[in-house]
Amino acid sequence: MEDLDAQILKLLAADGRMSFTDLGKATGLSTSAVHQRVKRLEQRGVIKGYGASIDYDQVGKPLTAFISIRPIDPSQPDDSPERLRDITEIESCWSVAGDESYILKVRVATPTDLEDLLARVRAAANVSTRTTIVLSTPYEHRPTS
Amino acid sequence: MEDLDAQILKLLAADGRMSFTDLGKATGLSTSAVHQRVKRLEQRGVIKGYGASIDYDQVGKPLTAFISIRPIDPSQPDDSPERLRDITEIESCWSVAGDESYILKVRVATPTDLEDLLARVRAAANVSTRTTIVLSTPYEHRPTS
DNA sequence: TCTGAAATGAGTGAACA
DNA sequence: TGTTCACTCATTTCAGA
Repeated sequence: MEDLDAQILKLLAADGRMSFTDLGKATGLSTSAVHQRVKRLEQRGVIKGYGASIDYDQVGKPLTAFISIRPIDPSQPDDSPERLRDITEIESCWSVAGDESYILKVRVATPTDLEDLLARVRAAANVSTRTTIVLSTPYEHRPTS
Repeated sequence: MEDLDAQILKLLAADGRMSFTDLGKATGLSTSAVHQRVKRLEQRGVIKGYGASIDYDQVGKPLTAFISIRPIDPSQPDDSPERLRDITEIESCWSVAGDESYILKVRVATPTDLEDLLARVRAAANVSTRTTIVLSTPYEHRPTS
């Protein structure tokens, strides 16, 4: 990882739609040079993708929660992420060390929807759940230098 | 929230660099029409921004963790998010219901860096911490339909 | 790996339905 | 809100250093 690539990554993490022209101005490179570097970073998978961050309060999904799950039968192989992949309310899934095996981040419209979602998670992965409701999000997705 | 706006948001959440031309083809609108809608969604704050998602394993920050914090002195007003804002290793901060008051998502290079970070978090916000290490990330940042 | 030039394609704004 | 058109600017490729 070079210094120039690190600069480009930070700029793109902060503004994923920044143009190659502007990236060039910010880094002192020509448009073509940044273009080549960005394409290479994409091919190597250093840049995994681009996204828009949405205000879910404004689109009818104001309720965010973390669901920690733990297998009911620890003797079985744990393929929870695959079993849960089709549940579209799950935005992220992290495998973690500690009392629980995975943490899910989910987004729903209402408490009733959350109750329904929990039932589907338990049934699909044969797990017990512990849910933490998000009250507000002071900040999120900050570029970690 | 209209159907067309919802489509656009989903497409942009999945690919934040998709061109207005392609968005138009996908939604059946003209380039200008999507352009107008996207600008309006940005102005209203429905689209909060755009970002690149980085593979931090490849840029020397392979260690991700969740830190749950709780005030040591509950009689004091809790402005932890402001006190912690300048710690750049913190990628996200959620206010939550439950035993703890906030959950932080952090990214560092090594366990020693995590130890150091925990000390800084405790000192800056006068909190106790509970840390959960992320072992792997099966998926993350999925567009929640 | 970079630059600069040239071609293609996208972003942007105005006039209008 | 939508479309089309005309203009500007960005993206992409390539030759050369």
